[in-house]
Amino acid sequence: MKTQERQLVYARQAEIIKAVAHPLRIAVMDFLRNGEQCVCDIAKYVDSEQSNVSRHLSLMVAAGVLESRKQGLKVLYKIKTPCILKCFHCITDVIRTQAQENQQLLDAI
Amino acid sequence: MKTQERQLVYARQAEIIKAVAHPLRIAVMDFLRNGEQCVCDIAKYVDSEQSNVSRHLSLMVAAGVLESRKQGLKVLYKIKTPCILKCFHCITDVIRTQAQENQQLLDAI
DNA sequence: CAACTATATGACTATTTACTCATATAGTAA
DNA sequence: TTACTATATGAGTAAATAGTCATATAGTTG
Repeated sequence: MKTQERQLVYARQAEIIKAVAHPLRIAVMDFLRNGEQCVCDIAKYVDSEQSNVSRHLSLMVAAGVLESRKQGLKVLYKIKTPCILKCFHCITDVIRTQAQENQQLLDAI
Repeated sequence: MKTQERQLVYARQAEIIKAVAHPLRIAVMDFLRNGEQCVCDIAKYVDSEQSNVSRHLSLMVAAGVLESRKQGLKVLYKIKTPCILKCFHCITDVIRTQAQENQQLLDAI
């Protein structure tokens, strides 16, 4: 792969990663793990203002991470490409590994 | 898991994800995939100013994604928890899936 | 020692992000 | 029709982020 091509890939990867690089948006991903939900229920789960949640959701749709459909008054959001969920397993692995290192350090004192 | 515990996890996950949610930092991770490198070589690879690269590297160390050691004049950086690299496979999967959908759309026109 | 190299950081600016409040819009129901 | 519900969005603010340039610091080499 050439330098320019690589940079294109890095940019697109960053777009997607940025779309989930926020506690509230991670909470959304976690909540949508089991299927689509409306904004009001998402807002309850993440415990934030409806307008704020709506903006975060729009951002995630723009990045291609979520998709939405209208059903009556409600708008239902769901994860567009569920393989992204594996990413969170990896991150959890990182946290677990680091926690274990910390534990070893603690034990050593 | 309780609400409060969940939010702690989301916050820590976000810290780590944010640390790689930037094209330059993704380039760094890609470059360090095969082992530790000094700042000057990283800067060449990512094609950015030394001072800027240094700041990005510090940020990644602070988030626990990289670690560094000094060797003579140079400071060598490496990936602290290589399991984070799997995350990029997942993201690439997402991009590939989305590209295939686009292709199907194109073909249908 | 002086000159040099590699890295980090202070100070600054520009941009982006997150959030809030108020309001607009679209659909529902009486 | 009016009242209501769910969502999106304009306008504004505060804070965080990314970048630059100049300079400080630490180690190396002659």
